[in-house]
Amino acid sequence: MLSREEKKRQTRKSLMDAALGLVGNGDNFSSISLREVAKNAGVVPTSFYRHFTDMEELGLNVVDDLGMLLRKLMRNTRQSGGYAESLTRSSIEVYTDFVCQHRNYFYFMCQCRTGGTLALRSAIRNEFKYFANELASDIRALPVMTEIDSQDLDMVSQLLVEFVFESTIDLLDLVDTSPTYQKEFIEQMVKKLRLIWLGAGKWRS
Amino acid sequence: MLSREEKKRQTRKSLMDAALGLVGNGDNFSSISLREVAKNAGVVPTSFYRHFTDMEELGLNVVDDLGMLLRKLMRNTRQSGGYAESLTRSSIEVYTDFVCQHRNYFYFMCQCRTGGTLALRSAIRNEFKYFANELASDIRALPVMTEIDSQDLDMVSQLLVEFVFESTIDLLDLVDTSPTYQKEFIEQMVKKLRLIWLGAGKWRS
DNA sequence: TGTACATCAGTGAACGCGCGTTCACTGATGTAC
DNA sequence: TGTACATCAGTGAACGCGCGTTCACTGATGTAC
Repeated sequence: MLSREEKKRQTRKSLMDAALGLVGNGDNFSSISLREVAKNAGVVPTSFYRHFTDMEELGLNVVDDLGMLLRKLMRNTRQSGGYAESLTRSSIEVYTDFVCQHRNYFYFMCQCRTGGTLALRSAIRNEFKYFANELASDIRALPVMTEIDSQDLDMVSQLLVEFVFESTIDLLDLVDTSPTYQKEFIEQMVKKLRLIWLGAGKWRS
Repeated sequence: MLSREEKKRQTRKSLMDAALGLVGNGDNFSSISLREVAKNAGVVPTSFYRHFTDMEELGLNVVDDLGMLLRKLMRNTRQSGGYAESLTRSSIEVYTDFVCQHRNYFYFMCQCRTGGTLALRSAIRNEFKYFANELASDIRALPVMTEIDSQDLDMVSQLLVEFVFESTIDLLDLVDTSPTYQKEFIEQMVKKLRLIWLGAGKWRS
């Protein structure tokens, strides 16, 4: 027998998964109804309020969960070593695999980054900031980055994070509509990242 | 007395403006109702159907209109001359000014790029493609770009366009919430673009 | 260990409301002769 | 130029539906003694 607390945790997860499922199905998060989410989670609409005050709060929790998970994943990848060249490729491969395996999450993130409430947009911006900070501290030690000051290192990290995220929606649409071009698209991403690295290597603060 | 055709054109514009106004007010395009749009345009809901079959079609028309306008603006700016260095700065200044003066349009574009229907996302992707192509043909002649082949020139142009667009939502939110930091943010954009240019200058195909 | 009570996740009925879409209409503008 | 008719942008009533939120409730789990 599950404890009351454990059962609650499960229902909460069902609600979040139901919302993400609807997003993955083509709905926009901002036009999903609480009732539909509850229905897909196998629970009565009023139950929703035992877990979240409204859909925005649910969304903020999704951002938190995914942000945590993703930061851990990317840190591990980067810290498994390698130089800029191979680091770029392995990071992108790990990232794109993760995106494809969590399509619903990333459709949600892409939507909310630009189309969520102000609170949601801010939450995602914050995740980006954490993300870029961790990236900056991981690449600081690389040989290419010795000529660059701390502020400009942050700038480079931000640029890398922004670029990767901007590409995510196109990646997702490609995966849905033409998997054949997906590999090619990823190669283009790697190329663009290399160009940024090249610029960073030549940058003098 | 206005002709029937002219009056229809005006109502059509009212409907598009009403939708954009709601987006600029914080609503998400995908959750705006046809009735609300009609009301704000000063017209009865059923009139909407004289102009568009649904909200998606209205959206596609907004994308077209803005795309056309913006491409013309940026081409003119680039063709008014200058080298890479000053071109970057003037382009960004013209772009950010334009964004600030058409906030509603750009909130709409940012939202739909990631959160519109598949048709809307594709339409915006196409605008990006046109935009990047025009940029490529404008920068081809620059001295920094002599060592780069046509395919990689396209790649650089795409990267520039993607980066600028990705920054737009942050710019808009800054304008709304803290205009003081706006100038600083734009400086950061210029810096990041310069870094990309630097990378492009060193790139060997 | 057994009992009596408290907690609280989930229920189900009910509410008023705005939604998209249909339909037959009106009356000003446009056209043919 | 004047008349008779066609067009068609905009109207207004009506429809059934799903929405968010309220409320009093149930009954299994948890706790105190």
